[in-house]
Amino acid sequence: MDQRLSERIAENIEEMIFDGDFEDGERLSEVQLAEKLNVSRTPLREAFQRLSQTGLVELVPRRGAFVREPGPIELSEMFEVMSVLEATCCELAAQRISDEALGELEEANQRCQEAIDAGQADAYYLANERFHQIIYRQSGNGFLEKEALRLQKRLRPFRRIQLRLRGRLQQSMAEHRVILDALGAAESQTAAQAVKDHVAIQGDTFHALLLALREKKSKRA
Amino acid sequence: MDQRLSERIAENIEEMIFDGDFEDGERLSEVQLAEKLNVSRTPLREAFQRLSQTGLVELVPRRGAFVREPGPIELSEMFEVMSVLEATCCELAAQRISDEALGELEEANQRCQEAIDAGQADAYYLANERFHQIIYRQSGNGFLEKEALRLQKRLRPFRRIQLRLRGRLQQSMAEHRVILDALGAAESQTAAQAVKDHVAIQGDTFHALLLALREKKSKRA
DNA sequence: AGCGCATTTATTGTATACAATATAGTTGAC
DNA sequence: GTCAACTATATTGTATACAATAAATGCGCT
Repeated sequence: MDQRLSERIAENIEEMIFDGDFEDGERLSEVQLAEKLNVSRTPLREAFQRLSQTGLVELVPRRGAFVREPGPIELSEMFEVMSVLEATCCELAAQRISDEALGELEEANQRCQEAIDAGQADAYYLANERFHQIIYRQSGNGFLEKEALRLQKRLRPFRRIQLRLRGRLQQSMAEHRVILDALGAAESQTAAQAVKDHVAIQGDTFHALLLALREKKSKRA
Repeated sequence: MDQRLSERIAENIEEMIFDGDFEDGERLSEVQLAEKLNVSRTPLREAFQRLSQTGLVELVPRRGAFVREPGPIELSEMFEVMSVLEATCCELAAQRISDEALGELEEANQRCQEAIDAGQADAYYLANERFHQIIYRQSGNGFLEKEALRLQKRLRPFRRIQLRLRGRLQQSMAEHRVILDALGAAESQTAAQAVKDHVAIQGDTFHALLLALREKKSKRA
């Protein structure tokens, strides 16, 4: 009864992929999935079309939909683009950020620290996303914001696992501090570079990514 | 019989939108379009899902699909992002471009000049796209290349109309020359900045964009 | 006449039925 | 015994049928 059924299905499958419920390259049987999700093939196929645009599944004519996990190379490429988008957001934000938004940033950053102190990985993860999202918003460029959010979402599962790296959290907090100070001082170039490095480092750590991929695999039980 | 039917339909509608066949905000009747394209509603709706991801149409639950033309503000935002992506491509390309690719760039540029001399707007348009696409490719970042191509395609109709601006073509050629020289000298920062300005200028000329939008409208008969 | 409500109509959302094709299994020949 | 071709089966692609909801129209009331 809801048009968003296909959207909900898409998000559902997305989550399943992120959770590692499927093998890379695995074929998603329409009848099987439709039965599992209690829907007919029609909205399911519409969801596939969405997912194919996102790049999460590949649609092969007459063969079906195949899940498409990015390999380490593609992942580092994506992080490189992410770092550029975020740096641009930051550069623009530095020139126009409001005191109110700066306060929100400080608050989000504080939440990050609290989460670390409490050892709550998920809470840190959420607060960190919020921190970055405030910067996207403050860029003042709505299209840029949307694109950044899109990539952030796509890279979510990989950032998540990477946070477990030893010492990464405290290092990340130090980087946040640099970003915050540069934004407060309206030093756009400094702020942009700080964000760029902050994000790019995640894509540069190949070993961690490979490890992450392997963990995802093993999680599949 | 081809799975790509929904893809073909999507491209078809895309072209119609680019050609200005629809009013901004116009509802796309499923039955009407299905009849016009000689297909059933099923693959048509799948095409809608694709187009909604691209941002060309907005899907409102229980209401239908509405064409969504970007206004001048969103357009300038998109061009701003495009300039960043292209600049990144160029910066990366400067560090690793092959002599062969440099030759191709020179050739594409020459085609641009020939098209101008012959007064062939379409030929220039194609050669210019090729020029930029070579740079995307030479970035060595496949994901970045895909994203750049995506935005290039989305902005195509607006660049096209803008090329008619008096003196823009010769100015564009001069900018190409700067880019080429910087790439050849492996001066990545110079090259990147040149591309950034080269692209950004298209988004900065508000008057031209508004004019472009109006021309699209009037073209609709 | 204008407004509000009910009924009708049109349109979208979903499921099922049918068609076409790819895959797998089986049989036969070499 | 292996390979190839044919048949059977399963799966995708498309169309149509049905259900649910929103828009439109007409009627009655104030």
